[in-house]
Amino acid sequence: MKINNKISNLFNKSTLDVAKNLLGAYLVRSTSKEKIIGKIVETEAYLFDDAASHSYKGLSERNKAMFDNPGRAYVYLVYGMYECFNCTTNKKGVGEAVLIRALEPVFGIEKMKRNRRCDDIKNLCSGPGKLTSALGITRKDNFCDLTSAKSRLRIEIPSKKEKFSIVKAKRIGITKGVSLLYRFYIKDNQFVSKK
DNA sequence: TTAATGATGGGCT
DNA sequence: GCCCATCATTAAA
Repeated sequence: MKINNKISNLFNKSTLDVAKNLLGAYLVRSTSKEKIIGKIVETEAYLFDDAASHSYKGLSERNKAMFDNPGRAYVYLVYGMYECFNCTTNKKGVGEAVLIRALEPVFGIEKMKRNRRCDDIKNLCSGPGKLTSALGITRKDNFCDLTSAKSRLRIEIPSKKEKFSIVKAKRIGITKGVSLLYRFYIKDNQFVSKK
């Protein structure tokens, strides 16, 4: 797998474009001991003027990573038990991000199974709280630079481009902005959280 | 098969 | 005190 040297240009675009362009990219967790990789198959966009977005009411202690440079991690705790992983987008100060909702397990699958205490490969990363558990992503990864090859958590673009259709749909688990089609997933991929 | 529910804690009013 | 960008378990059908 080759790193695209234009990775830094992946995130400084409109958030809806980034949400689509992240499909097919690889999320890589690497430490000295282990490497875990998943292919991004489902995303959701959260915009600054979007009532469902954490940034809607402006900067706060929790959401300040959303206002940082594009290409950073924004990780938060939801429902008291699960971490959600986002990539920051657009420009510094705007306050937008893309939630990663599902991965297709690619590498380190045995480690994912232990982390999740689950044997069913289709259940390992098919949800935002599941994939962070599978990869060991926590709020300690907040602000992590996803564009650096040295980071413990990063995004990589495969050198050969994969062909797939993108489905546009309503977001899941929100009570505001429910009609917006800000969720994207790879058509017919069996690892998305929900059709 | 789908639907309802409990777990659990931080953010915000 | 209420509201969550969720998930596993249990119950119902």
